[in-house]
Amino acid sequence: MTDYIHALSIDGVIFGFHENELKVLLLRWKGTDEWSLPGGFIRMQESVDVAAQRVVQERTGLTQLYLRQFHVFGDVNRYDWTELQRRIGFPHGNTEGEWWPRTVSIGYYALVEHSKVEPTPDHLTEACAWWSLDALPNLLFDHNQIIEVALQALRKDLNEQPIGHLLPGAFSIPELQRLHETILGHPLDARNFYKKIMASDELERLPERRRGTPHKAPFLYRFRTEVTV
Amino acid sequence: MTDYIHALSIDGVIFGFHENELKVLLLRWKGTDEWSLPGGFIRMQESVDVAAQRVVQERTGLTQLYLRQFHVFGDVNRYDWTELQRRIGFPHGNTEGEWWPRTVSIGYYALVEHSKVEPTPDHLTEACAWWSLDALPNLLFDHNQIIEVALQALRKDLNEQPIGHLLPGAFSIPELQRLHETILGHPLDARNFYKKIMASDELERLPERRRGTPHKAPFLYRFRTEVTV
DNA sequence: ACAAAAGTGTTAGTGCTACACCCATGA
DNA sequence: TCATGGGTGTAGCACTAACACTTTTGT
Repeated sequence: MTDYIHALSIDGVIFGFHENELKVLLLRWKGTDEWSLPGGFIRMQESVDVAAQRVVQERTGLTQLYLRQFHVFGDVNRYDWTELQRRIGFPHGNTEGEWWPRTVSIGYYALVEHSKVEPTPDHLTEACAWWSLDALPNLLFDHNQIIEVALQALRKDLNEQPIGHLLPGAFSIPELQRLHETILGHPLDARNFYKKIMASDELERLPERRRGTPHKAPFLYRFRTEVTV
Repeated sequence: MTDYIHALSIDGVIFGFHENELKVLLLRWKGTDEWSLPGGFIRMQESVDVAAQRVVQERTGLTQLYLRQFHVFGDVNRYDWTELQRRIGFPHGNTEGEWWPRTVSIGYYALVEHSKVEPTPDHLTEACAWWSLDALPNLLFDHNQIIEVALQALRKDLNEQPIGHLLPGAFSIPELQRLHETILGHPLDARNFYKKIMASDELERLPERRRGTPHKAPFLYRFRTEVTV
């Protein structure tokens, strides 16, 4: 721990999209039923952005990431230490070097392709799983609030550009529409959505259509622009 | 220094508006001609937002502040240590406790009323003064870049709501327009500006007009909403 | 044939842009 | 009276929102 920056951590809100639901990747702490966001500390010789990539990479197995710094959570009393100790037994400011009396956290959100993720717990946790945003448990620390702020940031970004990083490389327009509807939390008009997406000139139609649905086969598209870090 | 969070600092971009120019408040380091942004560290029992308020308060004397966290600067090599040592003689990672081998900085910008500021240097500096954004010197650290990012964030925020915190309590519409033009960096149409501002319903016209100008006396306005922290 | 989803155009409204003239005031 | 800036309306354009029918496909 001595080669990490003390009192400063990363919290990663990893968004996925599956079965028309927006999900986040959570960790269950060893020997408990308590869940939290993935997170980590920053190495002394590591940029904060790189640390965030590492955190998300280690939990998902993914290397190419769409990752955005969205807020710093710096209140003195971000959460109740007594409650935390009761829930996961972590003493306040213990000397093991893993824990600190007060931590400032930099929030990053990642958009990942749900099916490509291999959820992997870290050394403090024993399960890593997707949770629907609509049915989150009461998380450790202030992580419910962090997710809320991340979602607001994601919605704001969505208004500036269509976002497809949560979908597989090839997707239909209605699938993209359902993703946007789920993020924004309200339905969109299919014709208007189609026009707006096409006007953005970010998509290109692929030669094949999606087969195997019991209905009309939709065209498939992909984003012209590639994944950013 | 031991009761401060190590390796994490605040950098404050304090914007003012004077003589139709956007200014930032800078500090000159003792015994040098080198300038930097005001900044500071976070106390162990102090929220990050409060630390940012303190930093800005100490340099300006103002208590009611419009303050926005806009970005975290977390690269390992944010600036050249050799150059820094040459310019202000600060050794890399000295033991005085004032300096650290690597610092992550949280950027805040403040909008203040130029005339109310009493520029005050801190214990490392011997001058505190306004500099026009158009004629900044080569600043210490990565502070030129931080100002650039702050300006971008300010411009973005300006598109969401009219901002008047840089002006005195009572101002004319043309004065507000010149402020917006200066921030955005391009001229605005007076009629369109007037309509948009009025449509926002944020301003109320005061009973008096501005007197003493050699021309038509403009109406004075103020914002309905009050200063936020 | 039927059920379900895909694909697509038109119209109205709203907000942004461009543009010009008269008014008030101090010098 | 003149020079300077203040104050204001209208018309086109672009983007957004509302709305329904035909096509395709598997069952």
